[in-house]
Amino acid sequence: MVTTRIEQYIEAIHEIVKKKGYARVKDVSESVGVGFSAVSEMFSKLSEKGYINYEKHGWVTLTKKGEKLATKLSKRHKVLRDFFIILGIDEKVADEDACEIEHVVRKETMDRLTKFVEFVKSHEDPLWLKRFKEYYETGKLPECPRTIKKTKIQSRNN
Amino acid sequence: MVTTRIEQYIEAIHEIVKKKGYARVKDVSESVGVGFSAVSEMFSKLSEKGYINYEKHGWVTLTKKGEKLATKLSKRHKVLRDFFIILGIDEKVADEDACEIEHVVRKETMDRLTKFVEFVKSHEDPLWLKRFKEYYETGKLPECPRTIKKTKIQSRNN
DNA sequence: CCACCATTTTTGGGAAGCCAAATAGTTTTC
DNA sequence: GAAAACTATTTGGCTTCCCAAAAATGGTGG
Repeated sequence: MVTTRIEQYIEAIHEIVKKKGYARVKDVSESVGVGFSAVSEMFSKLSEKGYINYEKHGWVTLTKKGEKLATKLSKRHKVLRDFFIILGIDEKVADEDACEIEHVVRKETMDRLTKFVEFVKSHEDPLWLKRFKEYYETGKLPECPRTIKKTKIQSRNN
Repeated sequence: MVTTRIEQYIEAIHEIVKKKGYARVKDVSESVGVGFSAVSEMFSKLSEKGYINYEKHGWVTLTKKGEKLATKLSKRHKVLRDFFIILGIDEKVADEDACEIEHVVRKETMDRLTKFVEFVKSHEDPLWLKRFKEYYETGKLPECPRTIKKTKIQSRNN
């Protein structure tokens, strides 16, 4: 079973290795926010499950299997984060929520969301999104341009 | 601490009470997918925490506090589900994902998402959404109507 | 009214994670 | 090259949630 917790450790290791070339108990302890003993135990478990290269007192790196999982999570994180930012959510909150959701969301949903983010990003500053943000701020629904006349829009704006 | 598990039990009780007027160990056991003993223990805990009205061997209902939590979760569930369905995700998957995400997502994110769903629903069949679905199916980005001429759109469609 | 059956609770024990303290292994310093 | 300082592992024990089996409860038919 790949628990959320296992995924969180894998992500932490991935980030640390990206920066330093290897991860150690102390690094992961700080990153995940648990004590050394918890990390040490988890290293044994992750090693048994084939996610990390680990020998006692040694430097830790991800195996191919660990790398694959880390890459998947990283992609999910980015898409979720980008999506939330598109909606206008604060970056910090977007990040935190992405961090949680990436572990529970189904592949099918991620596929849609990925395409959605691509779609939105391919148009710079879409009108409908501007309208949504206006709605979010003011609570007022801008009328749909397809159902109203130009003069009406202008009179509303003046 | 309100764990995900506690929330899942509360939701199950809420649904059952809505149908039968009260919930019993057996009902919740089936709904949550755990044995009787787990439910019985959880009933004690939920009662201690003030979420349910419970006496041994009796009918269970939610307290005001439990009701409030259940209502929050139910609203979140609906918004998440609706949002996923808007994106074109299968109803069953939308439901499953909503079930997971509702326990971990932050209030701020839910507020945005709620408004977003309202926004989309207030326009029937928005053009941009039709374009997204086209993009999802075909992988082709329809050009933005603001940057191209009408004749160009027509010629593309013929 | 009482025995039976369904339901619920209790009991004993397990897995996953965590911590603090004790121990052990490295590295650095002098 | 040994003591000191740092880092990692082990150990014992905790919490939350679970299960299976045993014990208790309560409603119902005879």
